[in-house]
Amino acid sequence: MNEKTAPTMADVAREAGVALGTVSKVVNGQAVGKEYKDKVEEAIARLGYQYNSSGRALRTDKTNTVALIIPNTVNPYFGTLVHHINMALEKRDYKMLLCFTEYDQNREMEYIQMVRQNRVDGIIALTYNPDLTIPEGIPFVTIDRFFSVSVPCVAADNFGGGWMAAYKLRDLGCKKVAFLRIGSALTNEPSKRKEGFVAACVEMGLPFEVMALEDGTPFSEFERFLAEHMYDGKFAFDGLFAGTDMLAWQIIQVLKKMGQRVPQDVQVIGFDGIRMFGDLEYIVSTIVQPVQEIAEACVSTVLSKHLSTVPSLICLPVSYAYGGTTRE
Amino acid sequence: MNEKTAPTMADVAREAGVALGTVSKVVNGQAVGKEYKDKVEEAIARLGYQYNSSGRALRTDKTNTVALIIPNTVNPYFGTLVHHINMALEKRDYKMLLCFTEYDQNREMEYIQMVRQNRVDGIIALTYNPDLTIPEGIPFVTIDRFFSVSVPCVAADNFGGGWMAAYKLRDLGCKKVAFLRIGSALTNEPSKRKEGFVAACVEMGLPFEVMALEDGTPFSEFERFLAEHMYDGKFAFDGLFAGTDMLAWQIIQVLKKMGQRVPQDVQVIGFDGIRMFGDLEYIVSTIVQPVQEIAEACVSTVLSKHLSTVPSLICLPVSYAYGGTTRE
DNA sequence: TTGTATGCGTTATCAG
DNA sequence: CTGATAACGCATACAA
Repeated sequence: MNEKTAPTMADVAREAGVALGTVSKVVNGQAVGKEYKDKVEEAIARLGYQYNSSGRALRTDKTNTVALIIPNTVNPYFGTLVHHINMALEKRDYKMLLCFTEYDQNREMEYIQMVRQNRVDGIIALTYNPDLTIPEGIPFVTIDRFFSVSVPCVAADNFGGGWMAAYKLRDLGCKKVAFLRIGSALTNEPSKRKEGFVAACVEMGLPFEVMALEDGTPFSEFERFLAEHMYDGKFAFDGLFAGTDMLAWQIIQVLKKMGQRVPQDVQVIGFDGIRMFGDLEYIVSTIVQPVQEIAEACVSTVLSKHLSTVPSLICLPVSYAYGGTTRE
Repeated sequence: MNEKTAPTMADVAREAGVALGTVSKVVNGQAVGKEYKDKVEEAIARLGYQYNSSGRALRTDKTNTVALIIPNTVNPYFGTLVHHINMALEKRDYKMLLCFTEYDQNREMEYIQMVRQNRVDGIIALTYNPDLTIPEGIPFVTIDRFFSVSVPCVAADNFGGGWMAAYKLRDLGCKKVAFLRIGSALTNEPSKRKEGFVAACVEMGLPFEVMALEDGTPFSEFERFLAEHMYDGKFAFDGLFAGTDMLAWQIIQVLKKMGQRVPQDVQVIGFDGIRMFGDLEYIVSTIVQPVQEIAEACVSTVLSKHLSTVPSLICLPVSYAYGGTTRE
């Protein structure tokens, strides 16, 4: 009869000689007479039955899907984040609906449509769009970006990380340091990296400078900044803290071109904890984000039954890792 | 009445004062009287209606979803692949169901269940599992892995890439070269990299050796191989071709530890085309895979109406890119 | 052309 | 504890 269409509960019921409702109960693990249960399970095995998630979703108004809105998966930090979030979701029998913004606000708008069409049970977003409209009635969690007290934000301890970087550089012998950053102007969580760094420098009485560029500023501005701080072939700083590992990496390329040795002449610490190929050495000395914990926190928060009782900021501890661009 | 539940077509129909079927037609872009169409679109806007994809899927038996089975998204090559595949799917209004195998065969089995539950319209798989059971009746496309003539395989021109690497090394002055590889024993597409390399070496009369390790062999085997080919501080090869960029990178670390300078003493070419942070410099000189074209080919193939008329092997051209580990 | 009615696969209610 | 039946939101065949 049904050659190409997958078997349904009705097929199973017929095959097992029981009622449709009984099959449903067995599938959903509800109490059912042992004899019936056996018959049903046998029929399921015989037919190779798999429940239809569309039917279930339609009926229960629950898709077991969470949308993840993130710039891309090309940047290795995002790649690992996506990976751990998907694993955390899968553990709970949830699926992930991946939405790449590519830093494009129009794309973000389209996605909130798509997300509503798919009736996702929750949204996890890592976005820099200052005026993203959050769809009502869907549990929403952000990463590294504070919206309001009603929207939980999961983030690494950025302030503590900046602090840690400053102390680390001092402990490693640096006498004059600088913080370099490129990023959106709005005060999001990552901007606390600077604040922590500055606070620690002030506390230690360590001379420092700050070079913060707006998003979109060409990288050559950094080159100019670095070049301007060269005096007779000697660089004004012996320690740098970059807002991200990527920036640290780029800065180091410039420093080398300028004849500076890393870490002998100038030590550099980044932020994120990127490893080569995801699991080899750290590409630079860095403050590493607890990606797996962040992923786990996002998922458990967005799926928590009572989102209102959840803290509005979940701050996870960071750690320092040696990556060849500091002494040690 | 309906406070928290999303508006349905019936709501729109009532609001617009038309019949349910008319709304459906408007939503699906079918011909409808202009007057009606306007009324419906107005009502849709007023209510903020978005179609329910579960309902549609249930009715049409089409989920507009394609499963992507891939080891992870932590390795940057996989990360870019996932990215481009999702973009190619999105362009066609398809969603992606991401399945990370983590190189675990049990996980793969679970996924084929999940994939059937979700009634995906197609599957794209990058897997090394030799006896993966392909679910019947679902369009299936593999990447870099030949199953049978009935399963289309999309791959870079691995043979040509190996060939190209050999010629490149010769042109750059190498006198004795070697191919290094670690990977699954089964003859998949990537193993053609060796064949192309060997064929070119033979053709050119260029002395060469091959060091191919089975999956799971500890990396230290390579170190041993390299160490064994050191004669009085001089390395036996002046050119190496590694099966992947990752292996090339690891090999280079070892070479440096052994006091060899790259590229002055020994030049190294990898395979894949990994860039730092996805879009900066290539991390090694490499044969780059056309990732975007591969993604596009996978998607258009898996969604093609007549899968039977599709070629069973789609081979995409590679190119050479300088990445600092060769002269030039 | 527009409206109506049916069924997709599932869960839940309710009567046996 | 089981079995029949309605309803979820949508697309479509068919009737008007």
